[in-house]
Amino acid sequence: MRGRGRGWRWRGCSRRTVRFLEPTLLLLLHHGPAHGYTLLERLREFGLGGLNPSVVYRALRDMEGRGWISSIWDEEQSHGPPRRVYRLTSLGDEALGLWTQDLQETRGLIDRLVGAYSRHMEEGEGEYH
Amino acid sequence: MRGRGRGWRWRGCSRRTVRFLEPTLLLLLHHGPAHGYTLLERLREFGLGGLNPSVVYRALRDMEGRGWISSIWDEEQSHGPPRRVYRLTSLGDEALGLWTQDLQETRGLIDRLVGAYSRHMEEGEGEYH
DNA sequence: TCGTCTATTGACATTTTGCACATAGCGTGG
DNA sequence: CCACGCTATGTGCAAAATGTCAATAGACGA
Repeated sequence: MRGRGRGWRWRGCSRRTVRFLEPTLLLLLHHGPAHGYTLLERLREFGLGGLNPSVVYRALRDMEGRGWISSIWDEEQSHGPPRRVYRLTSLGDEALGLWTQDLQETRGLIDRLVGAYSRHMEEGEGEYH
Repeated sequence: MRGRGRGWRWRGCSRRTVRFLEPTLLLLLHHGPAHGYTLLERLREFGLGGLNPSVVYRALRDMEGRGWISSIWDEEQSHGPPRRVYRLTSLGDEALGLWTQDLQETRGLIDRLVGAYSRHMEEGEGEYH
């Protein structure tokens, strides 16, 4: 048991956050091409704020490795170092579709769990002591 | 990038499975005390079949370490080796409540994602190429 | 006694994640 | 010109989570 037993909320941000990182990035890019840093900020709209930048950049590179997105260096100079522009590929579009299905299945599972829980509560079940 | 780039569905069973393992176990125990092996089988009702037993037993031990559940060796002899009986503690009951809230938040996030996606599709957005 | 089924556990390899820090261009105040 | 701070991206490593394989062990039947 290596540190697994302590606390019920993990270090850093919640695990939920990382789990939804990739589909959310795909969704944001489905809207149109964007810079990594911009994506980083727009993640907050979906409650994925407070993520360490490296985590996001890593996810972007991984997704590029899978061919879901492509990137080029931006021609325009911002007031900073060169930036990458990420763009969804058709493969990524497909992946987003599959992710959406997967998310819906997940939602179904949650519904079953929460549903069973409230049923227990109503019926006064759950005699654990 | 150590094997991270290959395939979009991971090895073994889906990651979703493991993430819902603990709340589901708590829920099953909320119904009443049970043996590990029994829990293992009842997990299938919630779509968590095909899990390696070690994973489940490990989760049980971890949860016991957190004080969410307690276990004793069963007096009754089944036709097999001694079995443990797991029982929800009041702390575990509390944890289940918090887990439920967490799941509902997760559900909300999924709704936002899926909602945004279908809106994009309807409006013919998503020009990626 | 051998094989098989029920149960639980241990050890180890692999993968994922968090965090601290490295690099790098540009603007600004002194 | 130089130190500093801001915007952006990337690297490396330690720690944690997860997957897999195999060990143990009792009961039972052939």
